[in-house]
Amino acid sequence: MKRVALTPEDARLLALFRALSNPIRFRMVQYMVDHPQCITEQLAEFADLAQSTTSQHLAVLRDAGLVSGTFEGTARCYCLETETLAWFRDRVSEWADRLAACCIPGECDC
Amino acid sequence: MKRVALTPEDARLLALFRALSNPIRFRMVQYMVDHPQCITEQLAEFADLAQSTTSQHLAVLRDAGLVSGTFEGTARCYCLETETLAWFRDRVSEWADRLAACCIPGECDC
DNA sequence: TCGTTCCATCGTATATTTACGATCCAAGGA
DNA sequence: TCCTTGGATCGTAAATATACGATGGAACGA
Repeated sequence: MKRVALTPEDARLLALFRALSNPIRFRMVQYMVDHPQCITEQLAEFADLAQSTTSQHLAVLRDAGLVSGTFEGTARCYCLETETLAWFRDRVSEWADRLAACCIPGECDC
Repeated sequence: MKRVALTPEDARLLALFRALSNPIRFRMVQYMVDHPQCITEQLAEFADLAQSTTSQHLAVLRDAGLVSGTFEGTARCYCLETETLAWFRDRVSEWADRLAACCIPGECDC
C-alpha cells in the first residue's frame, strides 16, 4: 500500500465516510433530511454548539459535497445534496453486491 | 441536541461510518472484498504497517461488525460480514430515499 | 518441555480533531 | 453613514486517533 494514492472516486467516498463519522455531523444530516432548508443558526441551536463550531462542521459537510449552502441575504440556507446521497448509496451498494458475489454466507469457510 | 442519545440503530450506523472514515481501514475493506480470507500478517503487509497497528485497525473493524475474525490455529482469518454490509446499504438507501421524497431536485428553492 | 508463530495489549509519542471566544467581513436596514 | 445580523476564519486548548516497539499469551511442532 506504500505511496499508492486513492482514485478520485475512492477519495470522494472516503470523504463522505469521514464527514459522517462525527456524531454532530451525523445528526445534522439526519436533521436536514426532515428540515429541507435551514440556516446555520438553526443548526447551531439544534446541535447546541457555538456558531463558529457549527460553521466548521458545515464546512466539512460542504467540502464533502453532502450539503449545498446558498446565500440568502445575510444568512446561508443549507440543503442536503440529493445527487451526492444517491451516488453514495450506489457506491455502498456496489460494495455489498461485490461482496455478496464473492463470499456467499455459510459457504465462506472462515 | 443536549443530552440526547442516539438510538442503538443510529449508533451502529455511526460506528460503521467511523470505522470506514480512516484511509487505512477503508482500503483494508476494499482489499478484503477481493480477498475473502486473509490473516492479519497479510493485511499488515498490504497496509505497510506494524503488526500492532494493523491489529488495532482490525479491532475497530471487528467492533463495528464489519469483519469477522475466526481463529485458525495460531492465526486469525478475517472475512467481511456480508450481512452488516447489506444492512449498511439498506440504511444509506433509506436516507437517500427519504431525502429524494422530501426535496425534489430543482424544486427545492435553496 | 522448549521454541516458534501469530496475534492482542500496553505504554507512549505525535498528529489530528474538535471546541471555544475573539475577530473580521458582507449584506441589509435605519 | 452607522448599526445590526449572520457567517467565516483565526488562534489555541483539550480530547481523540494513530503509530510504534515492547511485552504477553495461546496454539502448535520438535
